[in-house]
Amino acid sequence: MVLVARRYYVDDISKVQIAQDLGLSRFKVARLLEQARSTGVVTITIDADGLVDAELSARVCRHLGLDAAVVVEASGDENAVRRQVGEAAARLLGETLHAGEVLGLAWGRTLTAMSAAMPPLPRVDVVQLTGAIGGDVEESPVEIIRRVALRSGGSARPIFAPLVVDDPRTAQALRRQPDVAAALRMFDSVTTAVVSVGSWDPPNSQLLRTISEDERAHLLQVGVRAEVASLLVSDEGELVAPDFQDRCVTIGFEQMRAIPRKIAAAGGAPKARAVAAIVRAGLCTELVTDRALAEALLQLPALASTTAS
Amino acid sequence: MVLVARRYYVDDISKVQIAQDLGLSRFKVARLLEQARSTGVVTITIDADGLVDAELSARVCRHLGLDAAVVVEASGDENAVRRQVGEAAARLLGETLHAGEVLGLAWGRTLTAMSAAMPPLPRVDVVQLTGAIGGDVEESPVEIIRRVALRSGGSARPIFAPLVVDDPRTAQALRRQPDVAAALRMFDSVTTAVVSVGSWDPPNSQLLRTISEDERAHLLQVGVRAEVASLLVSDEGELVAPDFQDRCVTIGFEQMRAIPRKIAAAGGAPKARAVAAIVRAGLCTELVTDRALAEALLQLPALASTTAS
DNA sequence: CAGAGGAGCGCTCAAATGAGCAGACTGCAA
DNA sequence: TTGCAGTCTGCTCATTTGAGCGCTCCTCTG
Repeated sequence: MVLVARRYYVDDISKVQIAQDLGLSRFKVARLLEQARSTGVVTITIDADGLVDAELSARVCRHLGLDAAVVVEASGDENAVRRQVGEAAARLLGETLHAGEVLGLAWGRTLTAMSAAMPPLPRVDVVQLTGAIGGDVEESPVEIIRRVALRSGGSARPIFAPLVVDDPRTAQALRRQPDVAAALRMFDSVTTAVVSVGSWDPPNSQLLRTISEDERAHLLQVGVRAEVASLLVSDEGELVAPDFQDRCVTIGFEQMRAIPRKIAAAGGAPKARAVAAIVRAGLCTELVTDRALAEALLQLPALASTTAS
Repeated sequence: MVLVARRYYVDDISKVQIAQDLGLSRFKVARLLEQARSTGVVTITIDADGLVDAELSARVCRHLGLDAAVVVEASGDENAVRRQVGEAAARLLGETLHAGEVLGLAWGRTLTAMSAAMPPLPRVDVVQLTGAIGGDVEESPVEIIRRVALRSGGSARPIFAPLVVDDPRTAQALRRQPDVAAALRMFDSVTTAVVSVGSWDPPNSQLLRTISEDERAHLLQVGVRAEVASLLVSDEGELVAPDFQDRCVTIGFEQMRAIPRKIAAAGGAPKARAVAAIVRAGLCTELVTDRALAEALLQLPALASTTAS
């Protein structure tokens, strides 16, 4: 039975042929195969993960008024979803990036996944869009930059400074550091940025871990819905809490808006409002996401006239 | 593509039908399915584990001159093999045991696996063939007895005494304990025994852990190859180190030989010589094993004239 | 702009396959 | 032994499927 199953399903030999080879009737072979499937000896699994749903992608793209959208299937826990979305973003970069571009990268677990799955890229320079955060070296923004630059063969411009500091003066001093300043100067020439999206309500942002309970409550009250490269944005798509920005080593709001191509990578339905907010804010022109988030987005009011395009 | 794959492989709908339903040509459907298989969206796995190889079983049976043999496929690590062999032994008992029999059980990780997979049995009484051993309660002989008796609805006769003690007197005293003595008296009426096989060379026996380095070396020198229910047997199939038996609370050699049906459950090629030894010793009339051990056994000289039967 | 090259599509025809059926065999009881 | 029920086997016939071919459309290049 196993032999027959192997020949039929693995070697793709016809039942007639197998029957001849083994001296059985083709009916016997057919029945053995039926039995093999019904007893679980042969299992057929359909795994859609990582596949792009072109139709859904197009709908999300229209709904949010984006330049492009990629919606992939992803099942499993948060980590599995992040990995799928990250891989899709990596593929997207590999297919669309041109040599000579300047690639700006933020940070986040989705982008870590992306950097891990990055295919060889055309020669581009890579610059870190924010200061560093988080304890784990493997997940730091610097590591993301490093890995992507490795794949592209271009230069890597990391920022060895914390993302958030306690007071504006320290931040300003950091920005004047030669290495940091060099990175900041590159921001105006960034042609493509990839960012992940932090949601503040519901709370799902790595940034939240570095902020005190009091400040968090305050910021929420001011209307922070989403965060991209530590830029805090309200539902209306406006930058809120500019004083918080002053304490960050990061790209500026208008500077970010000016980047021609801004790819957001995010998965999971809870981030829907956050994604809508950053699109409205003009901080995202393309989206890489999973089915769950895509469908949640379609439930929200459209951000562009659906008649367009 | 996923939709098509699901309909075809899961719902067993013909390509023609799918094509009609979705408004595609049947060729398009066929190509989508090809693509689905080549891209890994559809995976077909063949898992032979647990299946009986009747032909190999018959050969082993003849080769060793047994009454019966069951050879199952088993892949994976030692634990997976033990589980498969244990399940096969459990199935065998379920199919062949008659109501009113007395079932004697030894101990071992394979038998623990067997007890865990035991199907409902005809009403039989279960008796422990050896004293208890090992620290883990879940793996103790008493637990094996308990679970099997639970499945059969008959009585369980455990032996609450250590398998090996330091001197013959203690062993003798233990054997006189009323509860222990009651179990020992049942040995003569055991109709079916199930044992696992310990190998001493190569060393692979749980019993070895309870024995001092010195004693182990001594016993190996005397020619111990295998162990069944703490009966030590040489390659020639003879009981060795009878003084060791005196220190054990266990069934006797001749008593064991007298049991009409003795099923050994063991897996893994390294135990081949041990199994051959206990068959030669007349301590095993049926064998449940995996392909690896079966094939290793066939490499050894035959124990019965192959012309017989 | 013309033409080469390649990918995708659907057709024909022959081969492969499944459904249903009738005969053969086995086990069991009378 | 006979008869019965259940299972297994291989048949016929209609349907499904795959191989190979030519067509069309698209893209790239000179």
